[in-house]
Amino acid sequence: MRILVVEDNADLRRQLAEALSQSGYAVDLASDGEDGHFLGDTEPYDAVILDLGLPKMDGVTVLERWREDGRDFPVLILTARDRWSEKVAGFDAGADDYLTKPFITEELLARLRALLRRATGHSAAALECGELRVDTRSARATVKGAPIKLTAHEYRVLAYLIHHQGRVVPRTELVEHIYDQDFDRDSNTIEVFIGRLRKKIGSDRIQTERGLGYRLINPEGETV
Amino acid sequence: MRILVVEDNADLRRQLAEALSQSGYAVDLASDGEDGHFLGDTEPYDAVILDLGLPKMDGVTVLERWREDGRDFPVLILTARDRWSEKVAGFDAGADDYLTKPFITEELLARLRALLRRATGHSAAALECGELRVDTRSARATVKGAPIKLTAHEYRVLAYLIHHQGRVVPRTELVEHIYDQDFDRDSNTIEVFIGRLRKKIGSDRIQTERGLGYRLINPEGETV
DNA sequence: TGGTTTATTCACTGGTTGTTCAGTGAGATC
DNA sequence: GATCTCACTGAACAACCAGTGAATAAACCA
Repeated sequence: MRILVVEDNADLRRQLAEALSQSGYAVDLASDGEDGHFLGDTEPYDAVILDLGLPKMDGVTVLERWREDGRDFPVLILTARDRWSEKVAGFDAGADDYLTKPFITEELLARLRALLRRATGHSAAALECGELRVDTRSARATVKGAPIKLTAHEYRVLAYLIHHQGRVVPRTELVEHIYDQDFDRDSNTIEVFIGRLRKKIGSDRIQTERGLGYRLINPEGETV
Repeated sequence: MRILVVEDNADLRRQLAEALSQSGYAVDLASDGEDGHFLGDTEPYDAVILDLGLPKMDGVTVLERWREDGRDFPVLILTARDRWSEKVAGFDAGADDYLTKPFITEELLARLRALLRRATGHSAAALECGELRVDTRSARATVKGAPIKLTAHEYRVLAYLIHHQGRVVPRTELVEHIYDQDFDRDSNTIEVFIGRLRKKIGSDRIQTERGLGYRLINPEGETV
């Protein structure tokens, strides 16, 4: 975890650097707004601790510019002032947390942990199998980057298969996961969906294991 | 956005409920730890405001149990006590923010906005999707800079969608996050709102994924 | 209170999708 | 190689789902 500290007070800066590196973070330091802004724009930080009263460029301005540039690391604002309207302005400029000086180092570390924990909890859930890709967030599938149009049930079948790619998935298992409960056992809807899927994603991707079920494979290259 | 407030003081509870619903949130209330824990475990909240000193079950315990159960909504802890060691304990139990009473409502709302946008993976205060812009602070929306007039519920639908832009949002999810408890499930109000929103922001922005839900997209240029 | 805005319900339409069915093809078994 | 079973396919049908306008109910404001 790499942290940027932008703080003009030399004592406080040193104190923060020490506390943070003792806690196992990699720390970069900046002493004015311009330096801080430049570092934040060019280096990949996991979080930033930002003072508001800074030489050369104000903290809120620094923050706003970062957000405009699409920098999305969590920012903890640090300030001597306690007026709530300023806090509100800081938050709405894109800050994630706020701490007023003087503060206890333990609390700063605790807030930082909370920020980092929250920020890392976001991973796009895209499943891949060779050229085939299923994004479960947006419920979309692509083959070689080209989006393919799937109906709701087709998507569910494909999503389940790609979750269990390489494995033989019995038809009954497929049925159980796609329909809520009581579903007419002897019906061939699944076969129809498989057929339609094969037309859309390429017929060599879904193998039939006669008497067992279906398997999604990666035609060229080994599947996991 | 649906918020749970767990607070034993009736006055404060009422005050919070009012401030939150005026800001466009759906609000559920609990007055003790057990009730609060149960609600948080069963309903899909976007954030929770949690008092620490609660009857029947302590706030920290409630929070710990939620986290054990895998509930990951952001939690803002509220407490009369100001001792930092308790704050640290709260954070390490899984809190995302902390506010000591007495507090200014404005600050609470600002912190809540920061939590919500971070929880959905955004860093900037104003949420954008192409030419569409939603300012969660003032609860207003603009298209190409021109303000559009939205009713309270239209705004809620749009705000939820833009928080989750690019993703398919099932209608049931929309319902659960826009209304508080007890709402008639099988009604087509959501469809009506979607229809009205489309008229106001342009019909190509909200896609229907038949059988799955709705998705807010950026017509030109791809969203994540 | 009365009038206006907003939310919800209802009924109806058109289109999409899920399902069924029957015929055909391919594998397996002996 | 004959037979039986299982899987695939195309077409047809039925069910479902979403969109719409208008009517009613509820909430809000003056």
